[in-house]
Amino acid sequence: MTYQEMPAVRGGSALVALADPTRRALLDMLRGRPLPVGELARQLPVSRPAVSQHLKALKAAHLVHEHRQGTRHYFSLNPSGFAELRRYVDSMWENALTTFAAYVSDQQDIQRTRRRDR
Amino acid sequence: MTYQEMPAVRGGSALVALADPTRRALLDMLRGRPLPVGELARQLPVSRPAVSQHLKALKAAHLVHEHRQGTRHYFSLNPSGFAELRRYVDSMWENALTTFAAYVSDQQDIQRTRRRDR
DNA sequence: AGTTAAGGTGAGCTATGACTTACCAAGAGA
DNA sequence: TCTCTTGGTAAGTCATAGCTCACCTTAACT
Repeated sequence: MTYQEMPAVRGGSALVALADPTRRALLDMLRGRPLPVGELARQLPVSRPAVSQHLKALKAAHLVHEHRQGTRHYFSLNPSGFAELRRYVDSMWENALTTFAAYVSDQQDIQRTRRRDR
Repeated sequence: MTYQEMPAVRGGSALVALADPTRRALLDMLRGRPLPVGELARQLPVSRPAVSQHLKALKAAHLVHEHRQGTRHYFSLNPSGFAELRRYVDSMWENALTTFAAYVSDQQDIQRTRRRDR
């Protein structure tokens, strides 16, 4: 890697985390309320350890938050990871819009020139 | 996979695409203006075919847009992929905020109860 | 037509990431 | 204290994503 990653998304760990469908499913289950590991695992086609490992990744990416209550480990959505992602996606989106607009007006210039030359 | 992926992000291909650091670097290079494949490859530590393959993935995810001019293939940011991502991230972020708020007020209830019982 | 520039595709290699099984730790309750 | 529940960790397996090299196509220029 000779290029240093742009400011982008602090290491991109959130994006890496979101690339996995099982992890996205976990996040979707947590939309409503905090849920313990076992309950999450029960609704997924993978083993509990797998879920545990996924939650670890999501936590490292600041996408979920853990609070324990006895032996139960509850996980809930963590706004901070999503807030950061929002900033990244928004800025890319804005850049996309402006370069797209520039492209469109360039095309219009080309069309005009062609009509004139015909 | 017994669980069907939630509405989420139409197959999640954009998220998968964004998980790779080289692809994120490509997108960052395209923030300013459309660029041809060779120019992109020259600034990256990977071969031109690798860049070609990455661009293919980005295009499939509607994150870039291709327009050819002679033998040159120009790539530019495509707003549509980012717009879709924005919707997904925004909705997750909102859910995160509300469940977080609920969690905080629950904790306050618990604190109050403890104080009362002491 | 021959040649050069630009870029996509296919085959094969390798590293890594998602899974499983087996095991260990720690609260809760008898 | 014994045991049942809940969950994290380690080790090993397997599939796949990202890379390179070699090759083919197409447009531009002589």
